[in-house]
Amino acid sequence: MSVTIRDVAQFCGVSVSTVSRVLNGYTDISEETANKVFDAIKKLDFVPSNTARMLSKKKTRIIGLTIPDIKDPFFSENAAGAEKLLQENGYEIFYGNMERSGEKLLNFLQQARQMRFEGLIITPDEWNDELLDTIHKLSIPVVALRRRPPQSSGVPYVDNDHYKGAMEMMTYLSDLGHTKIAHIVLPTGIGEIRREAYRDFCRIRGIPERDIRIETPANKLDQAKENGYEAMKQIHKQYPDTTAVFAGTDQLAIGAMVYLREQGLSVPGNISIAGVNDMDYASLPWFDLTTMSLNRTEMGRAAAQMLLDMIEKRQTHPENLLLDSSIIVRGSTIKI
Amino acid sequence: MSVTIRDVAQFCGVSVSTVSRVLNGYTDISEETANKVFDAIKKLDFVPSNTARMLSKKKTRIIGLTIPDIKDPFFSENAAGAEKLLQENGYEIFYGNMERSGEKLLNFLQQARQMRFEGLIITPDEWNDELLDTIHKLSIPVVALRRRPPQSSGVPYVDNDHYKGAMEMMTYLSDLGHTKIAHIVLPTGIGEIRREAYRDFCRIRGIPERDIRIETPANKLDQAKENGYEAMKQIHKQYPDTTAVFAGTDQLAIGAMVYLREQGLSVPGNISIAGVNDMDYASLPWFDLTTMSLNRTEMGRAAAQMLLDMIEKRQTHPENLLLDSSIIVRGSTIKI
DNA sequence: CTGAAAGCGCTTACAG
DNA sequence: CTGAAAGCGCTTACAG
Repeated sequence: MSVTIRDVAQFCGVSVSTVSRVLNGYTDISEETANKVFDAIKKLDFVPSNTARMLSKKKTRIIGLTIPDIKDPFFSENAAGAEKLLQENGYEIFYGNMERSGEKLLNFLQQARQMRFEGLIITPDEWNDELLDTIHKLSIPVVALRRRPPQSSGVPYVDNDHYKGAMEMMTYLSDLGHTKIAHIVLPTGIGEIRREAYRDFCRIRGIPERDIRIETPANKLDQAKENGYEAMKQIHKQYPDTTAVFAGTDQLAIGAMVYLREQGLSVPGNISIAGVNDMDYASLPWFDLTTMSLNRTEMGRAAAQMLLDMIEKRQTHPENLLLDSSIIVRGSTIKI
Repeated sequence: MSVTIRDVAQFCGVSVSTVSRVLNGYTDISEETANKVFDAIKKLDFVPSNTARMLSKKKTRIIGLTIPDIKDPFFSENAAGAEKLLQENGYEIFYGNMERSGEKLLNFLQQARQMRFEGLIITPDEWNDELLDTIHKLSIPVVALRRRPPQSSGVPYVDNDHYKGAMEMMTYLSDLGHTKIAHIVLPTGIGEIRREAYRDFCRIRGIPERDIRIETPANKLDQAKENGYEAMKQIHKQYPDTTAVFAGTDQLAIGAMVYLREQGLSVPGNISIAGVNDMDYASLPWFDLTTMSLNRTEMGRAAAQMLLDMIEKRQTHPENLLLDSSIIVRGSTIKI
């Protein structure tokens, strides 16, 4: 069907090895031969088969990158950061859409073996034994991104320092003079870390703890909106003197705002609200939401760098990385 | 390094061909042998190399799918629809992030050749000769998704029927009693189609044409917001008696709302606004935006189906497909 | 500077 | 029901 290296060789009367050498940029080749070969490649419109090359080189230069949920608005930034660095280093990325399913992840890992990926960046929602087992069997470098595997697993990770970030946000609110600060918990592992920071902060400062957790997993805006709404309602009922709310995400914050709007309460007039994520709509004048930026592109890049170190420098146990976030102050929070 | 089919064969004392046969589910194999082989596979933890298999089969079962912009919130739905159908049919998807760059697309097509993809679903922002040329050289089935290639190219496409959709929206607004309807043009090919429908509608009904086009390409909310804002300002200045605005997208509609809010004008009290896309935030009570749903998952699926027909049924010239959209009526539009 | 040969890990007619 | 052999399209020591 398509043109092979043998066709090129025959066309210019040299051996297949010679063509292969010019293809791979070897320098010990007479200019004349090289030019003949290049011409032939052009004329025959020859494109070498990666499949064949992979097989003989026993290298695929493919990295698998897991997408937790293809609708996740953050994965894109992570991916962009990772992709850039990886491509600069000659690797291609094979994306796998997990749709929040552990089974799909297992399938992807299986695929990674079949396709002989050389490394993996994954973002699993849960770390069970089967997953960890499969990862070990893979025997290729794996880095966790935005998730923290159990210490014992030996899988290194890159994540934001959610604890520190939450502490900073609480400090910011507290510095504004707020002492009755409620917290809407994001019902995920990350959310739990933020809640811990929240609680620690309250204890240290001796201010009351008012954290509300609504159970539904809430990734999409409409679900999170409901959760934020319900949480805000509870806060309003149970702790009517609350002056500030630290919501686990912008989505939850917006949900809370929906409730307050319904009640005729103003933000920040009656209550200050802060979120996390810096969603694109957070800056709209209706919300003007104080929030945190998570530097996701940088995270993706850092994960890719870690993986490259593991692959190329054979560094088997790189240190986990926790990146800083930064507060973005807008109008939804004011001094009390 | 890793265990090969030869190891498995030796382990159970049969030939490589036999192992290969059980691997491929041939039935003319004694149960005993088959079981021996399966056991060995388990014990040795053997996973066949896809690379080798691809090479000998001369089939990769890989479909390339282009992501126009990894931050594009729609691609995800398209992709989800395509991925599902393709995987059901035994194909894997290789995603390529184009970042709105024509050069990257060309690179991806090159990669597609090297990797011997068997089909391609692409969403290019522009159809130039170089692109079309490259596509033809590829000599594998290609389907355009959400973009319409020139007739002469012979590349079939799947898209929404933007013309019809815009007509329906205009009809809806008109049926509400509006006769002074402005249009904010989305500055892309799709936007031009909507504008055409808008103009045709105005002419047919004999109502004035008031379309405003702001040049900046506006994919992200913050850019589109600016554009919508500016366009609304112009509309307000030039056509102060306008009672309804049909914005080319929800993002533009929100931008328009920002302007109106600034001017102390109410939606829909002073002016009705409709968008297109049904973004997740369109339903928030601050906007409560009437809009159109574009059935993107279905589109992705349809594109995949078309591609499968081309690959497997050797149908070289499938008919282009235009899918319907549906209006979602909310509170931002009212009778006049 | 170049070629012949073996090999990468599979699949698949071809025999038996 | 099973094996030996050739082939997929490259790469890479090994000679010369």
